[in-house]
Formats: sequence, C-alpha cells, structure tokens
Amino acid sequence: MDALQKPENRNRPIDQEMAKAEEVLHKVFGYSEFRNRQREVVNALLKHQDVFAMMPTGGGKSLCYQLPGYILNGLVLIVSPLLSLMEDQADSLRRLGENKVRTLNSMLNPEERKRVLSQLRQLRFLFISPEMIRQPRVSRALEKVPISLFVVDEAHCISQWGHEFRPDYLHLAEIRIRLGSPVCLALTATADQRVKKDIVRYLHLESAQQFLMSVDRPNISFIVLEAKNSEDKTNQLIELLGKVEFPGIIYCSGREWSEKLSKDISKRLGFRTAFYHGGMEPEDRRKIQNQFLSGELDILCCTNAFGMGINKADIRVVVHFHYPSTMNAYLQEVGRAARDGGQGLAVLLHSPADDRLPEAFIDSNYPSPSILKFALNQLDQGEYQLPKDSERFIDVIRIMGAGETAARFILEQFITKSSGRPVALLYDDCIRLIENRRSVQMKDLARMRSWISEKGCRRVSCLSYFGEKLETKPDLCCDRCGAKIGDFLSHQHSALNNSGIEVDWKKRLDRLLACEKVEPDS
DNA sequence: CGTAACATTCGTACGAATGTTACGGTGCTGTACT
Repeated sequence: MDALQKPENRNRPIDQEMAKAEEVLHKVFGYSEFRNRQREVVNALLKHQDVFAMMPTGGGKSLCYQLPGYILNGLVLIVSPLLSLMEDQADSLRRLGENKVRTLNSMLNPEERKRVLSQLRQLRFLFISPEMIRQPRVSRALEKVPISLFVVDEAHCISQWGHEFRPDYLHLAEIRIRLGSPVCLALTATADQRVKKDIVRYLHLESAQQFLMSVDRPNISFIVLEAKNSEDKTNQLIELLGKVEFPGIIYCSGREWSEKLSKDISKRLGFRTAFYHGGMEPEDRRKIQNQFLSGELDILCCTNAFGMGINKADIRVVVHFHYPSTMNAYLQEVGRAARDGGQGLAVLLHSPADDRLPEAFIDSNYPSPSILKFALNQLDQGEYQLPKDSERFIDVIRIMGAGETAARFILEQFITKSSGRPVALLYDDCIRLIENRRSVQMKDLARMRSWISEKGCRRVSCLSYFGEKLETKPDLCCDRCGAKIGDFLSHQHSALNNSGIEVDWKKRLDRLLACEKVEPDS
C-alpha cells in the first residue's frame, strides 16, 4: 500500500478510498490484486480527476470503470461503439451479480426505452451509443441525474470514425458539458499521436491524467511478403497457412474477398474456416464470432468489421491480405494476436495492385463538389424538413452517386453549421474541411505505405510513429531483422509425414466435418 | 487496380466479341412499410 500518500481529498481521505477499492476488488470482482495500472487509474478517478488510459485489450480496462461504480455516488455512463459490445459488457456485469445495469439502444422498443430513462436514478451502470446520447430526449433525461463517471470505451473511434463515418463521436464533449462535466475516463488499446490528440481535443481531456502503456508487443513478429498479384498472394497465403500455427485471422478489404478466401483455404487445406463481414445478418455474425472464440474454427477471413472488443488469447497469426489505411488500424488488428504471451506472427501480403484501394475508400467518404453544391442548395431551400426527411435526403444524394457516408457528411455539416449563414459560405467551409481531412488521411496512408516498404527494423519504425522508443529487441523481431516464416513452423505439422499427408486422421476428419457444417455448399 | 455487369458493335442480323462504367469498408438510428 502507498502508506506515504497524502490525503488529497478533504472529505474522503484517499487511502480510505483505496482501502475501499481493494475491498470491492476482492468482494465484488474476486481478484486479489490490481493488474497493470488499474490501481493508478482507479485512484485518479476516485480523486475526481479525468483519465486517459491506453491499455492492451485483455489488460483489464473494464475494471477501471466498473470498480469506481461501487464507490462513487451516481450513474456510470459508458459510451460504447457497438450494440454487441454493450450487451456483452452489461452481461459480464450481470454475471458478477449486478442488477443495476442497463443498455439504452435501438434493440429496445419505445416502452423499454422510456422505462430505462425513468429508472436512471436507480441504476449503477448505463451503456449507450454516441448516437443515442446525442438525442435531445435522452440527454435531457440524463441531465437530471447525477453522473459519477463519463466513460468512453474504445475511444480511438472518436478519431477513427468521428470525422466522417459516425459524426456523433465528435459531439461527446458538448454532451459531457451538458451533463455537468462529470469526471471522464477515455479507454483504448491503440492510439497513435494523432488519435491521442483527437481524443484529448474532442473529450476536453487537456488536464487529464494519462496512463499510456506501450503498444509494443514483443511476442509478435512482423513479416511483409511481396507478391505479383492477387493470385500470387492467394498462393503465398495458402502456403503460409499450411506451415504456421492457428487459430488465425485473415483481414481483407472486401466482403467478397473474405468469402472467397474462406472457401479457398477450406478447400485447399481442409481447415475449419468461416468468413465475417458487415453485410451479414447480426445472428450469423454472432454465431461465427462465438465459433471462433470457442476454438471451433482454425481461420477466420474477415473485413475490418471483425475484432473490436474481441478477446481471444491464443490467436497465433494475423494476416493482412489487404493493408488498412492507417498504422493505428494496422496495429489494432495485429494486436489481436498472441495475447496469451506465446509467440505471435503478423504477416502482411502486399502486391502493387492493392495500392489504389485505400485511396478509393478515403475518397468515398466525401461528396464531389457538384453533389455537395446541389445538396446544400436543396437543404438551404427547405426541400427537406429535418430531421423528418433526412433518410429521404440521404437516398436522393446516394442515387446521384455519393456513398452513404458522403451523403451523411453533407447532412451533418448542414445541421451543425448552417444556422443563419449564406449557403455559399457553408459550401466553402465544407470544401476546405474535405481538403483538410483528405490530406490528414492521405498522410496516415502514406505512413502505412512507407512502413510496408521500410528497409530498417519494422518494430522501431512502428514504435516511433506511436511516439515510443524500442527498449529491447526480441529475438524474432521482424523480417528486416532476419525473422522468416520458417521460424514459426507449427508443432501441429510435425504430425505430417514426408509426403505431406497428415497422419492424424481423426483430427483431419473432424476438421473436414466441421467445414461441411460451416459451408454446406462447398 | 481488378472485376463484374451492362452496353455497344459487328455480322454469323441474333449470338459472340469488344467497349464502358461502377464498385470496393467500418454502424448507429427512426420510421414507414409489409
């Protein structure tokens, strides 16, 4: 214990608070001691200080807001990006015996929502989306209730999604002020310099205590493989997967690719595979996710839809069949490997043809100048009653050729910036904003690309981007430091005889049968 | 960039060959319809 610590809070001596925290840690959570920097985070929150914490997934982030919920007076409000994540987190609290926990989202019918809003004073934890919390009816109800802690889980979403994809993320600071500026806790596993800056800026965390653990994962090795085209990449992938340990995740940039690779791997290697992307039904996504988590799948082929909130300790390999457009996203995805402390492998397959796709994604976030001009004029002339007609507006703009994100971007700009200003000025603002944002995203993309063609140590280069220095280099660091696929040969393949045919027929049969179940048509 | 779906062109005047264009990723929400 910190016996020398000064009692900094007059009403509640801090050591007494922390003694209480220890007690809750044992009695409610059943842990004998704090892990990582949980103690410091909890201590700061109990002293009513804002906290920005960066900890690896599985490092015990949830406890940082759960525990203070049992000591502070008032509601712990947790802003969470995904419905499934909210439900999972609420369930895990219920499993601890907590019944004063609710979620507030579109899965509830109107009566259930009303009931939750009328019960706020009796609750300890409320999970909510950034979109829901921004609704006037909801924020008005929350204003009337004492909020002990304003938690933003997966806070990198502010930077990664807030500017274009989910603009409500950029309005959390306003909401926080409206709720009486409660103590704020921002949590994430991965934040590069720019993401950190955005989190601080858009949550008003300038004076927050920062507990930032290193993003370095010494037990994950980095390898980049060059390929001529996608056929070459597929072959290299199959060859690779035939050698290394699983389970593994293959990230690709298209839904169709995830399905195709899943079928190819299953056909050519007999592995238990499945695919996962945003175009699937929620039940199917849940089913596949559970199968992967419980070890019923060897390989999961997916888009970037998969992974947030996923905590599977024994993932051995993460392959990027296409590369993401930021180092932050890359490290986030790679960081899902080897949480158990065993050896992990991150392989990026690169072919020249891949280089256009990320730019196409960036561009699809914004409308063309002509569509922007047309849309703003329509809105300005009152062609649409907002918010009633917003979906009709989105549809019209999409038919003109803009993506949904681009269409919503226009609407968001109009709603937040138009009041009483000439539409021409708003147009100029939008053009300037688009240029700025595009250049920021292109810089991130350029950084990602330069990492791929990096001649020096990939770990050193990656860490420097996150503002860190490499302390000690692991033996199997990266391809530039001499690591090769051959260093990661699976023990499971010692069961292969010289002809390459697996001897363990029972295992092989199990796998083939499982494939039938996952993909009945192949 | 690569692919697929559609359009145009050629001559085998209705099916094959070639040309053009659109698309690619992440999720919340409310409301009106079946």
